Amino acid sequence: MEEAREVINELLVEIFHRILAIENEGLRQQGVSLSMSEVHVLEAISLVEEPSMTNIAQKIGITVGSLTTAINTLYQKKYVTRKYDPSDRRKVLIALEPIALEALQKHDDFHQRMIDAIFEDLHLAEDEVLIQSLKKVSGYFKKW
Amino acid sequence: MEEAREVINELLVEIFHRILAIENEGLRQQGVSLSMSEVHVLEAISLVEEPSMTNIAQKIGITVGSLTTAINTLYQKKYVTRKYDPSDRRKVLIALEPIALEALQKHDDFHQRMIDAIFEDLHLAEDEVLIQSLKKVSGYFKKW
DNA sequence: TCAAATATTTTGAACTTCAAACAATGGTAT
DNA sequence: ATACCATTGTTTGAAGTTCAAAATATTTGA
Repeated sequence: MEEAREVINELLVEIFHRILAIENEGLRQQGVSLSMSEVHVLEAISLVEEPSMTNIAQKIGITVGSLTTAINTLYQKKYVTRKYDPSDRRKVLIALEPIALEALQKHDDFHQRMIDAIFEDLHLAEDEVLIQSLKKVSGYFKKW
Repeated sequence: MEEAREVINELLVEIFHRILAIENEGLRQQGVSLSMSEVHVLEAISLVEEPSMTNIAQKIGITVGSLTTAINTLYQKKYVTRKYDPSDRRKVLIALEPIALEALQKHDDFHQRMIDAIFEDLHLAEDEVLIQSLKKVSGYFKKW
């Protein structure tokens, strides 16, 4: 049990930082001139049901004010457009431009390759215990 | 196999951000007036064999210039001291003050409690497959 | 209608980081 | 020794991220 704790702690502390760096690197290599946080915003826009500022900000976990500045630069870079919700004109709905979809696709591909590499290189077992445990941990943090 | 990939991808994408937020929150609650990045610097100092600027920066993955500014504020806050290596006066060796050790202890305690909660709440098995797999993934990213 | 609630933007500040320029010390080759 | 290059750190200027608080616009409900 002690060992399992140590390993998980290590994952939490060190590996996550490493992964962020890897992701940033991956973006640069693919000629995507966006930061990880910007990609994160685009990702949230594509995932959220109704892409209003509040919904997107909540999905990411930042304030709406912070999101506004992020969207401002993404708008300048032509990655997103704004329009007002006709049924509630207080709301601003964000839409992804084609170039944004391309960037997301590239990012997804990178992720896929990274995960493929992990599985191939490590010969990870298709083990029920592993999968179930990871699902538990994942679900746990989602609801924290 | 497909499911395992999805779960790992999810861990990488979403949970990571959540954990960072949780850690920041944990610090505030314990009355530690340091940011996560500052704690990260202190952690690196305590872990690295020879706490020179270059070694610490490398451990964290930032430039030495960035580390200098971080150390400047930690020095002002009395968390660290600087001294020159007598055998190579180009080197600056950083030492932790008692208050820094306290802060690290609090942070470790928080981590421990978080991990305890995970194990208790999720009834994670002390399973060899899980532990070995996590160790593999952890080691894999360390060397990426 | 008018006040309260909701949605977003603006502004000012703090923090993190980098790259490039600069300074000092150490090592090496002639 | 001297000259030069490499190593180690610091400073500086700029960019990016984030927040809180104030301001603006719209909707809703009494």
